[in-house]
Amino acid sequence: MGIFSKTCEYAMRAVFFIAHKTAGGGRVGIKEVALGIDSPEHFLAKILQDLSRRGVIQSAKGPNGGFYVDEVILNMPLASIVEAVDGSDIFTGCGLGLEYCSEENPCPIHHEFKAIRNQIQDLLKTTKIGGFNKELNMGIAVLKKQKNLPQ
Amino acid sequence: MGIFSKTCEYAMRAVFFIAHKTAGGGRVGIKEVALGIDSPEHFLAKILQDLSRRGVIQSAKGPNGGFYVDEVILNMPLASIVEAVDGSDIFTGCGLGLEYCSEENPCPIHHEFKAIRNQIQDLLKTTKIGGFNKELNMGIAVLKKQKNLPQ
DNA sequence: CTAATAAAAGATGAAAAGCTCTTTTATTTA
DNA sequence: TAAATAAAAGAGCTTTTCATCTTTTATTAG
Repeated sequence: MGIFSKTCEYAMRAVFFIAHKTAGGGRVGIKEVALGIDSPEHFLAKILQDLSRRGVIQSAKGPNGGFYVDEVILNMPLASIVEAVDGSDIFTGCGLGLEYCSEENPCPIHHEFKAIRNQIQDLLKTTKIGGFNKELNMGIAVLKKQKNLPQ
Repeated sequence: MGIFSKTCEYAMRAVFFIAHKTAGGGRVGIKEVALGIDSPEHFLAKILQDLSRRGVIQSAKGPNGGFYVDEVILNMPLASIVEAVDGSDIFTGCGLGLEYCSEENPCPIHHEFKAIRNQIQDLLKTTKIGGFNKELNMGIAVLKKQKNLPQ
């Protein structure tokens, strides 16, 4: 796996997709999201239910229902998604997995690793969920596994 | 989990420990390594067997046997351990898990994420396996989960 | 108020990661 | 050459992650 869990990767791509589709109003259904980010529908449904419970996206049942975001969510940082799915270990954890690694009690790569952690934190906290809508509209950013998949 | 798999965290700590103990000659047994880095012995044995097969550490059977490293290994980069255990995804993978993410076909966080990946790569390629022996000897760096565990 | 819609919830299953225990093989030294 | 030592290999178990399918609940439009 990469830096984030697969579940978290799906979550980020889905939230970007939902933000992109519903920033101007409306809702988008799970089928369309799954198709739009090229992910397994039922698995993604579970992830989105969880994100909805945690307030990272919004949802409505019934006809015309679906997932959507409001202005508040558009301005939330990417970190909200990552924390909801993977927890905050990525912001605070030791590179060698030592629970008690700290400034006073550092692991060998503590200081170098802290710099990396901080950079990740910076990316996740300063980037807003709604920050990619322009690129996505213009088609110069992509959310699917492969380029030029149908739909 | 963190940036690296748990297996990889054990591997790095174990190799640091072995490097520290055997840089001046001699071998160190699996029991001592497991105790020294506070890890499950039998599981660590599997990891070290694999690292040995891949040339990241050396081993000898029988009395006075154990794991050890030579000068060549002491000068190998941390990246050798990470690649042997987790593969090279961490150096090249997309932040959102997209297989075809690239400069021409970027995911939304492609450029920011590339900077992070490069910093990780820089840490892992410029840091040498034997680079922590002084700190470890002086006791100002630590490899155990908790401070002040016996042995 | 009923039928259709769409998310929520529940139950279950497959695969990978993490971990343990036992047996075998190689080496050494006495 | 026999006994002791220590890694290597094999088999199997547990937990977590990833994934699917089915049923239920809420909402809305007609």
